[in-house]
Amino acid sequence: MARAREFDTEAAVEAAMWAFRRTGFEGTSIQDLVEATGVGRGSLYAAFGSKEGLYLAAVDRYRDRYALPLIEELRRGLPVRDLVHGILLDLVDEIAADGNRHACLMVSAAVERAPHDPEVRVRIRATTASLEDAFADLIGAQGLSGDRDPRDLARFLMTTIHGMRVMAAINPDRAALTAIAEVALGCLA
Amino acid sequence: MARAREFDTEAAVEAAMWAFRRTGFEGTSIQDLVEATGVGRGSLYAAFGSKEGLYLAAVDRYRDRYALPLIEELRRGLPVRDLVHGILLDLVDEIAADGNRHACLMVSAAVERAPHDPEVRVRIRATTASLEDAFADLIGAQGLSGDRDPRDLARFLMTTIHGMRVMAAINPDRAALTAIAEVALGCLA
DNA sequence: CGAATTCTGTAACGAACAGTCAAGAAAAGG
DNA sequence: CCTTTTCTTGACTGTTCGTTACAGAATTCG
Repeated sequence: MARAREFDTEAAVEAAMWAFRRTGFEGTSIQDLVEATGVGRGSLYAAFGSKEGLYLAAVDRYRDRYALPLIEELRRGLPVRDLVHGILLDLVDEIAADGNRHACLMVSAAVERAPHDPEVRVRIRATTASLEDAFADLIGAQGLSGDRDPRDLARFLMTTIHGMRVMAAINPDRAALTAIAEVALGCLA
Repeated sequence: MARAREFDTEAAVEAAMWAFRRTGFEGTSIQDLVEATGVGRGSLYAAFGSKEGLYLAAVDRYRDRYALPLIEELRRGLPVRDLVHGILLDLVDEIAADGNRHACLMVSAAVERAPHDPEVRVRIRATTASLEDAFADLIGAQGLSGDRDPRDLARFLMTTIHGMRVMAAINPDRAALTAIAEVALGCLA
């Protein structure tokens, strides 16, 4: 009924996500976001309301595009050890491939924004909980938890994943990260 | 030969450390630091040169006051499992005690600043490496690594510690963190 | 008691900040 | 074609940013 939006909303959010991931919420200015997305200031505010609104959209996109597919893969019910092994090594590959020094948006948001922004907190908690659930269900279903609660093992895996992101930010060393993944995997029964 | 400094430098750096830890480097303004330290703008610049200078002093203080004592404790050569168990549970206590939602300055600096500031990077790397060394030496000396390289186990422990800080930022739940610590401890032979 | 030196407090700097707004451009319905 | 509605653009708001400059206070040495 009126003029159509000229920019691709998803592409803009994707670009914003990378910008936020690289320089954090406070470290990324509106001007940075205008340049990263190629969308004008006014349009950005019309579409997302505020800097926080765009940040939340970026966090949601991270969940939809990176966390949910992982959960889907876990729901396929393949052998846990192989699955986790693959997930951790893929993580190492991703980190080592582009010499990436930046933690993922999830870790960055958890550390920088979750303590200050309830909206971010609830999103990060929900995503982490979903991943935990998927891990726990899988471990429980395959009886691989030994005498431990599958949920504790799932939380441990989440801790390892987050910890590896931090380690990568300090030093993105493929060999070291691979070895860490192997040790963690050894904790699964 | 001249007027003496009125403020306590160490106390100022300590206060700045807490401020940076709470709101990050970009999220903490000079005005915030003036209020947190009780030191005037001019004096702060005279003493530390710049915001980055004060941040580096805070990172150094974190190393001296929190990382080095930990390393000293590891050098005492007590049984590894008890030592690590104690360290992880102390960590949980610290997190749970004040319902702390903020990751330590080390994790915060690693995620937010290390990718952008070489000075921060070299400091964080050095501190992490020292802690790794201490863990590795201890594990190696007590022959507790099984068929693994003690250094890999040490890196894994650092990953767990960093990961627990992130998990705490998402949800500072004592029971969950305790369980995570127990699982990680199980990886030590 | 000066002279020299270093600190403190405040005012000010230009730049960058997040956010707003009005005017024009584009599309759809009548 | 003309109205209506939405989107785009870019100038603009007041505020806050990190940093500097400077005057005055305090301390030590001669």
